[in-house]
Amino acid sequence: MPSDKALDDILLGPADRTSPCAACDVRDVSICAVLDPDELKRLEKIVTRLAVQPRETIFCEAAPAEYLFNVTGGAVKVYKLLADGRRQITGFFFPGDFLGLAHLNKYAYTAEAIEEVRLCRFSRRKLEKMLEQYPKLEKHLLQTASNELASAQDQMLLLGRKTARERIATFLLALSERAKRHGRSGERVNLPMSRGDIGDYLGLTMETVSRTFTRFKNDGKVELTGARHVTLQDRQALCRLAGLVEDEPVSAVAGSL
Amino acid sequence: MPSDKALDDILLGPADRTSPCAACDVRDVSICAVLDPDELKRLEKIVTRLAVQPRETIFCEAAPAEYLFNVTGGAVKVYKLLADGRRQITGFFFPGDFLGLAHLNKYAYTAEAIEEVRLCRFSRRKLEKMLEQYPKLEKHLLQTASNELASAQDQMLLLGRKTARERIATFLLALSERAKRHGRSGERVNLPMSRGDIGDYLGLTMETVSRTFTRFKNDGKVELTGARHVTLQDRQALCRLAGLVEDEPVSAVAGSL
DNA sequence: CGGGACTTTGAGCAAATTCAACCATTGTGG
DNA sequence: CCACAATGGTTGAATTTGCTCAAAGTCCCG
Repeated sequence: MPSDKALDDILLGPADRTSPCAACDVRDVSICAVLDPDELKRLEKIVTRLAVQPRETIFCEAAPAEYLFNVTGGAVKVYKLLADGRRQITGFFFPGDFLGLAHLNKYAYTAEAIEEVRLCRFSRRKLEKMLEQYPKLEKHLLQTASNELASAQDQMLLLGRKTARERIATFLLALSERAKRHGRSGERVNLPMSRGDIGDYLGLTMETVSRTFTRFKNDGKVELTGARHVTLQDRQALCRLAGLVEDEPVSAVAGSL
Repeated sequence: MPSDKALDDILLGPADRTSPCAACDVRDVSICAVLDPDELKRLEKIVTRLAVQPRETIFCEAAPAEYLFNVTGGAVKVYKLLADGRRQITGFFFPGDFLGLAHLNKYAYTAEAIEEVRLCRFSRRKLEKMLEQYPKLEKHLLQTASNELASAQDQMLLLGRKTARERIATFLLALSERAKRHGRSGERVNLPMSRGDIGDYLGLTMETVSRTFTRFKNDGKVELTGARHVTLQDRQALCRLAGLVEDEPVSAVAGSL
């Protein structure tokens, strides 16, 4: 959803302009999907739309978790750090994803914009009040948490037991699945994040990521058209490597990836 | 809570016997803690108590998630497998832990008893009905999921970025914290699981686990009294290795570990 | 164009794995 | 009650995968 007032005037009729959420382009994949128009209006009252520039942090690990976010544009990485700077990216968040699930009122990780990011921001306190009146919302939150948990467990299997090639294959297929779910091709996959980010997500170094990409290219499994763009050429081989019987699962719904 | 009727007669007065949950020794750390006596009575009506022998599976990954469980005795390991048998244990569950969170109505992992395990089993269908009437319960379920998520993210950092020694140190401290929370010493730590299980949990081989234990012993960090029992001797050194500033966190509440 | 950030490639290295043998503990049957 | 088989744990040597350090190459963008 563009937060730009002028843009709203161009894109929306006057009726819709009173309800920007109703016209949000990620509405049907986001948490708002479960709300009816009346409820949506209440939600709008407590929402702030904002933009974050690349490399800016959205919130920091261990800070009081005052806000929750809905990503409406751009890509976000979330990570945890060790004292000496080693970093583990625990997820990437894209439009439609819900961000900011906390533990004991502290953020469990730092969130940082990769590209220019657009967000809907909710006060946790106010949202919690709404939760009491709309159990649907609470149920959906539980759903979101359970999705995130499922992908976290897949990721543990990847980090603990898969080889570098298996990790990269799994990663590319997950991105491809996500692109498909959002109506994009599924063969052409965009990589908004750097090689270093991919490494920190998969528990590898950027060098290993790079080498594995070139190896896949030489094997005819993928085509690399610029560093931030991959075309899957032998999906079946990638599935076999990733440990998927056939195409489907990877991480069925959003959450992280 | 013993499910044995005769044992109940011995241990409990007639008033308590009508409400075994009220006398459950993990009641105050488990999901039941949020229920008042009346609600507890309703819960009891839909609960089945059962015992599972070591190495028996409680449920299987990808099977329809018909039941939820509360562990009341013994230790459970939950894991995911790759086609060639590589295994990642995603968590250990102990008395008081809630087991069986599912994704898309399928279990996300296989659960297997390590020792003899005692469980309270709920039908998911019936519990969901109760959920609608007791929002407290739903809130607590969300809490449980969020705890599990937080430890899953800690585990990703461990699996992706920590060395073998750091992993083992983190593991021992987490077990120690749990023992403390349950009123046990915190220095003497019990290891109901095998070296292989520890390896599959930490993304290592059993040989590396074993070598690291002996190295810790030689360094005076721990004492090994029998394979399934460790005494922490230099907690500060272990904390430093684990990447903890001081003693506390690791994984603040249950969920897994 | 030129400069900076990111990516790729190469060579040597190291942590953890693999494979194999040995040891300890436990429980069972002779 | 002891011998011995079975299971799980430890130790060693060789190997390997992925890492580190270093240099060269690319791609944006102003």
